[in-house]
Amino acid sequence: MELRQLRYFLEIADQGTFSRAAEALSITQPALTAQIQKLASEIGGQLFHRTPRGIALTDVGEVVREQGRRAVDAADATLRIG
Amino acid sequence: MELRQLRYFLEIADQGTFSRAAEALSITQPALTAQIQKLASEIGGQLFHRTPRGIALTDVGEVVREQGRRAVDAADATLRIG
DNA sequence: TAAAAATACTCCATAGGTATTTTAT
DNA sequence: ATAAAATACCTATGGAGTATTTTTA
Repeated sequence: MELRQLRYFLEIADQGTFSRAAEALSITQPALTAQIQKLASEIGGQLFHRTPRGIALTDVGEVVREQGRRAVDAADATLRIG
Repeated sequence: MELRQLRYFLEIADQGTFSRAAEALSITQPALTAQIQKLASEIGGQLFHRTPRGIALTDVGEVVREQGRRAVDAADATLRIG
């Protein structure tokens, strides 16, 4: 697992669609899909389920959102040390 | 900044030398040096200084060790959700 | 049925390896 | 003097792009 994947995941959770998150992150939707598939595979559970107008978080996804936010915040705090 | 770099940094801090950390991480010493140089560059300060038998943490390095540990622990907790 | 995600590739940036030089006491 | 880190260069893995197909209510 890498911070990039957690940052991407959190953006999708915020935006509600992969397409909008990809735009906000300045990457393409397939590149974003690939990273999230790796993340879901490492965690060992689906993070989203598809809806006709985007995605919704699974129960696992909701917990990953909370805990992943802690990891990203701690990393950002580390960056601010220097 | 990526978790890989924080994990590498923490291993060096534990082992006391790049060489031993590289062995523990199953990568080469130059590959490890390269990642730590990127991390130090992003944080904007030196993390170690050289000694005749390895390295020692700078003051910045000590703080990065504490805060970086929090980020890695939070990431590991995220992995355990699934 | 239409907007959004998933696939199937291709490319290139960068993580990692090998060989060697430099450093610090 | 010597063990360990830094540098220089090369290789290869995987992150990201383009084009297209599939999915879901």
